[in-house]
Amino acid sequence: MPGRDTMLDERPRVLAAGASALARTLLSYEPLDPVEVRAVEAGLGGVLTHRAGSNVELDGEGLPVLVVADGWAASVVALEPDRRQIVDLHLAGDVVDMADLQAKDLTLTALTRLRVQTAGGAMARLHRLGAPGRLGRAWRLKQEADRRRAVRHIVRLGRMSAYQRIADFLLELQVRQQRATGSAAGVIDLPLTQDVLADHLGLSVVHVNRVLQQIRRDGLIACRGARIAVRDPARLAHHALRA
Amino acid sequence: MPGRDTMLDERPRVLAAGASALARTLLSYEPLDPVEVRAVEAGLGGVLTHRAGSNVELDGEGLPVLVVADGWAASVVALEPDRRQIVDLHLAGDVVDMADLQAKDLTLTALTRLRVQTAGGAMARLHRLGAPGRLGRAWRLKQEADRRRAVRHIVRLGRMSAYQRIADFLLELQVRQQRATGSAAGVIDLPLTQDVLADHLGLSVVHVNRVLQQIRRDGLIACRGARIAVRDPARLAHHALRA
DNA sequence: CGGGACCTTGATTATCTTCAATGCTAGTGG
DNA sequence: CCACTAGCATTGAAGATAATCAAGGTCCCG
Repeated sequence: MPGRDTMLDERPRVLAAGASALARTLLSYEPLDPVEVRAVEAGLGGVLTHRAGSNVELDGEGLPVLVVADGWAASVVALEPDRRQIVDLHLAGDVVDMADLQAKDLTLTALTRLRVQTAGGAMARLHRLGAPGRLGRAWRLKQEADRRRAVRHIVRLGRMSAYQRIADFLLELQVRQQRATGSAAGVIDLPLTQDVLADHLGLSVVHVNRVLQQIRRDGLIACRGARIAVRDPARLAHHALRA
Repeated sequence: MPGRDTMLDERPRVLAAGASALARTLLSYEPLDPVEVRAVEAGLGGVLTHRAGSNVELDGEGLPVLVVADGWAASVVALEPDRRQIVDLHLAGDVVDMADLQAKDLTLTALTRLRVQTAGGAMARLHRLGAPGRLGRAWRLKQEADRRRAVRHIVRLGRMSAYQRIADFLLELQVRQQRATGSAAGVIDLPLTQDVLADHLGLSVVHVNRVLQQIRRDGLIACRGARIAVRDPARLAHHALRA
C-alpha cells in the first residue's frame, strides 16, 4: 500500500492576520474585543524554541504557565525503557501548567520543533485563579474543555476498541485545530509518528498501523504526508461510537 | 514502622475520633491547628443522603462543591446501554466539583449509601480559587494529589495489563483510605461489585473476577466480604509495575 | 553508499471478551 | 418455614482483538 507518511514538516504555518494560536483559541470560546486580544498577547513572555525530541525543562525557579505557540508537545509518563504513556498532547494554543508536571516521571517532551511562551504574571494568575470578565470566561471555558478532553481520553482508553480510539482521536483533533489555527474543516495536520499515536492511545505501533490502513480503506480518511483529509466525517463519527 | 522522630511527632498522627474524613485527609497533607480544622468543618453545609444506585442531582441553582462524608460515589460516562466508563471513584474525604460534571453524559452516581455535604461559600471559594495559609496549602496538595491520580489512572488504562491494573488500583486505594479514614495499613475496604471495578478499570466483569482470584492465589491479598487484606504489599507493588 | 528512522507486512501467540450456565446469598411474600 | 426472585460471584468454552516477533521496505541524510 502506498501509504506515504510523515517526516518533519517545517513549512511555516500560515496564520491569518498574525493572531496567535492562543488568541484564536480563546476567541473560539468567547467573543473578545481587540483590546482584550492585545491584553492576552501582551501577557505572554519570550519565545523558547525546542528541538523535536528534547524535554522542556524549567530553568527559572518559578513554575511558569506555558503556552504553546507552535508545534506539538506531549506529557509523558515513562515506565520501563521502551514503554511509556503519553498522557496528553499539547498543540498550538494550548496552555500547560508546569505545576501539574511536577509529578515524578511525568515530563513535557517536544514531539516536533516546538515554540512555547511563558505566560507572564497576570496571565498565570488568570490561569490559576480565574478572573472576571469575558477574558476570564474565555479562559475558564478553555480549561473546562481541557478537563472534558481528559475525561474523553479516559473513556477512549477504558472502553473503546482500537478503531474507535483512532477515529475518536482524529475527530477531537480536527475540532481542536479548527479552534486554534482556524484550519479548514475536514483537514487534520498530524506530524506525529505512529509510535507516538500508539503511546497516546494505549496500543502497539503495529496495530495502529493496521487500523489506520483499515480506516483509509473504509474511505473515512485519506492521508497525504502529515496531512489527513476527513473524507466522511459523519461515518467517522459513527464509527467512533460503535465499531 | 513507627520511626520515633521529633519532626514527625509534631504532626498529629493520631486524629481525634470525631474528625471528619475531609479534615483527616487535609491533615494528612499538612499539619493544621484545631482552629483550622474547626474552620473546615464549619465551612460544610447540611448532609444529603443518597441511596445506592441513585444519581446525585443539583436541585439548587448554583454549582456547589460537594464533599463526600461517607460512602462511595462514581463519575460515570454512559455509552450504549450496558456500557459505561467509571472515570473516577470518590470516597470519604474527597471533594467533588459539580462544575466539572456539567459535561453531558457525565453523572455522579452513588455506589453505596452515600452522604455528601455541600461546601459553603468560603470553602467553595477556597477550592476553586485557592487560599493562602496552611489550610489553603493543604487543600492545594489534595487537589494536586487528585490530578496525579488522574494521570495514574490514564497510565493504568493505557499501558497496564489487567493484573497490573488491579494491583495498582488496590495499592492506590489503600493509601487513600489511610489518609481519609486513618484505617490500618494493609487493609482495604472495598464495598464495590466486580462490575463497578470492571467499568473503572476498563475490563470485563469476568476477567476482573479471574484476575482477582489469581492475585489471591498468588498470596498477595486475601478477601473476606468487602474487606481485603494486603498480604504482601511489596510483591503487590512489584506486580503493579511489571507483570 | 550506508545508516537510521519510520512505515508496512506476515506469522504466531497472549490477553481479554463474549456467551452461556451454574452457584450462592439475602430479601420477600405466601 | 419455604419457594421464589434478584443481584452477584464464579466457571467453562469459544472467539475476537490486540500484542509480539521478525522481516522487509522506503525515504532521507551524512
